[in-house]
This record gives sequence, C-alpha cells and structure tokens, in this order.
Amino acid sequence: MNSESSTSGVSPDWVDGETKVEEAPHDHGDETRLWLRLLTCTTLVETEVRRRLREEFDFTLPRFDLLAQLERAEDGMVLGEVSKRMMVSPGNLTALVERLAESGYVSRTVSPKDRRVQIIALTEAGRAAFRNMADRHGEWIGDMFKQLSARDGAALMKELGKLKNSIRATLTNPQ
Amino acid sequence: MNSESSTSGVSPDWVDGETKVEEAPHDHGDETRLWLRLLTCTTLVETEVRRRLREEFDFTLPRFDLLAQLERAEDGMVLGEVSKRMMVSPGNLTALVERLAESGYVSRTVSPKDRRVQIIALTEAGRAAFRNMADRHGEWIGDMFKQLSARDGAALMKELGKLKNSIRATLTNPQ
DNA sequence: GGCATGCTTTTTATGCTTAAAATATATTCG
DNA sequence: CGAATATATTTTAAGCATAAAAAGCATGCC
Repeated sequence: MNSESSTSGVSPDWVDGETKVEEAPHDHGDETRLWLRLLTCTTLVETEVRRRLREEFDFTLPRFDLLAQLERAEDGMVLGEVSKRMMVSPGNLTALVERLAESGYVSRTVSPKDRRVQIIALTEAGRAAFRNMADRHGEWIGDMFKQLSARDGAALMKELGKLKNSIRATLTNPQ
Repeated sequence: MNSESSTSGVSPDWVDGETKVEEAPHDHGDETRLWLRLLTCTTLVETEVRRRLREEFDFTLPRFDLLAQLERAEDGMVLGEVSKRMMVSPGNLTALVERLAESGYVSRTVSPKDRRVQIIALTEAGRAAFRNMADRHGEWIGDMFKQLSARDGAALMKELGKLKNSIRATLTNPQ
C-alpha cells in the first residue's frame, strides 16, 4: 500500500483502487469491495499524513509511530514490546531505533536484570518533538474527517469494532 | 505500515496500535481514535494477505496488485495510468514491472504513437496466475469478514463512502 | 555446575517505496 | 523552424519492511 509525492505529482490525481480485484467464483465480491474501500480510505489518509510529516517536520511516519508508542510509557519500553504494539518485526526496529537515538529523540538502556533486553525511552527532546507533531497530526486527521458527522463517526467506530473482532477471530483461530 | 512474520513470531501476538497518539489540545481525539481503528483493521487484513500470498504462492502483494489492475484492461495499460490506479509513484513501478516481465507475467510494449509511453499488459500466464490467486484472496477476505453480518457490511460500506468523500474533499481543496 | 532449551535482539538478503533529479520524447507557440 | 514547456519514464539515494538465520543471554533441570 501507499505512495506519497507532491512534486512527483501522484497524490492529487489518483484514480481509486477500489476496483482492484474481480469477482471470485464463490463470490466474496461484497467483502472484497468492502475491503478495497477500507484500504482506499486508509491509504489516502496515511499518504497525506506521511506527506505532511515530511513537509512540516522532515520526519517519517515510522519514526512518528515509534515516538507515539513511547510517549505513553513513562519508564520506557522493551524493544520486543514496541514491536508488538507497532505490529512490525523486531528486526525492523533495530535500525529505526538506532536512527532515532542518533537524532537524540530516544535513549537505549540495557536492562540490568537481563542483558538481552534493551529499554527504549523518549528523551526530553523526543517528548517535545512528538507533542509538537502530534498536535498537528490531530489537526490533519480532524480536517480530513470533518465532513463526517459525529453520528456517522460513532457508527463507523462501532462497525469497525465489529470488523476488528471478526478479523481477530479468524487470525486467532487458524481456520 | 505493516509487518508479517510467523516464524519470526510477530503476527499472532500483536497488541493493538489503537492507542498510538495522545489527545491533541484542540481535541481531535475522537477522529484520531477512529483513524487508528481504521488503520488497525487495514493492517491486520493486509498483513494476513501478504503472509498468505507469500506462503501459498511465493508472491508479494505489490505484484498481486499490479496484476489485478491489468486484469481489467484487456488491451493493457500505460504505466502512468497503473501508477495512478495503484496510488504508487511511477518510479516504484519500473522495478516491479521489470521483475514481473522477467517472470513472464506481463509484457511491455512501447507505444507506436508516443515513444515515451510503455503499454503494460498481462500475458496468458499472468492472467492464469492472477485468477488462481484472486480466488484464494477472495476466500481469505471472506473468512476474515465472515462475522460481519450483511447488514453491518452494508452499513460499513456506506459509512466508509462518506469518509472517503470527506477525505477527498480535504485533499482536493488545499485547505 | 553444565547442558538443553527458549527468549531477545541483531544480522543478512531481498524487495518495496518515495522524492528528486535526470533522460527522453512530444507539443506549443512565437 | 526552434525554443520553451510539458509529459512519461528511469535513475539515484535513502529509508522502511520482512523472513530467516545467527548471536547472545537466561533459565530450568539433571
């Protein structure tokens, strides 16, 4: 998924990916269309957020997401826990954390109890930078969602909750 | 976004990214929570699709998406058009198409009318391979969405339509 | 204590993705 | 015609992402 651009001129003239997949024989067409619409919405928002993070803060979304995770862990977090929460592979985080540490936004401490474990925490600079970006982030989202009434928003939240449960049930139950 | 894993053991024990961002001052908290739920659903589905594509077909999602676009263009498609429909940058497609051409799934033809333009089309092998994968893809989605009633699915489709319009309005109107 | 086992993180190989610059071709307009 | 401008694609540099294997450490059990 995804894409960004502005100068390279992709973003504003996208067509719509919602008709990506043709009907399957046993007809899961409705579900597939729903899935593609979901994907389209997510991609539109995510791409815009990436673009703005880059433009306004010269920051990437993965970096932002990592700071966001640490924001609510006063005493820092073990790398493996960050991996689970961010839904990314542990190997992915090695380089990401490395770069954020270089920039001075996070600190790494080897656990005294278990020397395999790294505790990652926000520095003061990281906390300040994140707050700044998170404020703007909220505004961007608010802007993109603004035509949705409170009622529609609540309904969507509820329906997505059901969907999430359905997905999780399938993933948990291997078949 | 994203992640896969199975042997590397990330996928099944994810925690949930829905609480990534804290409240913003001017309070777009509701919208942000909604956005994070949307993102979670998309990530869960997308990751599973990637995993299964790899496992069952040794194929990647971008490759699959590209074939899906070409499937409905009998006479092929210009690269730029594919780029818009897939919502990815043109530069991205160069290598992707190259690899799919190597595998014999797509053909590239220079347009006789405009030598800048490449027309990409499915080969018979590509068409067959895609149909095979698309069938399974439909089943996976059907499976993950199966706890959602037809009524809920329809409601979700409708609400997402409204959201999409809201997002597009904001993106089209640069402020 | 010492070995087997398992957990946490890093490394490696590969592929996806973008932005920006470069290249190549087409079109427009003076 | 020829220069400026526009369009289509590729190249480049950097970063993100995964799976699988390797390395390092802890723990349990004999």
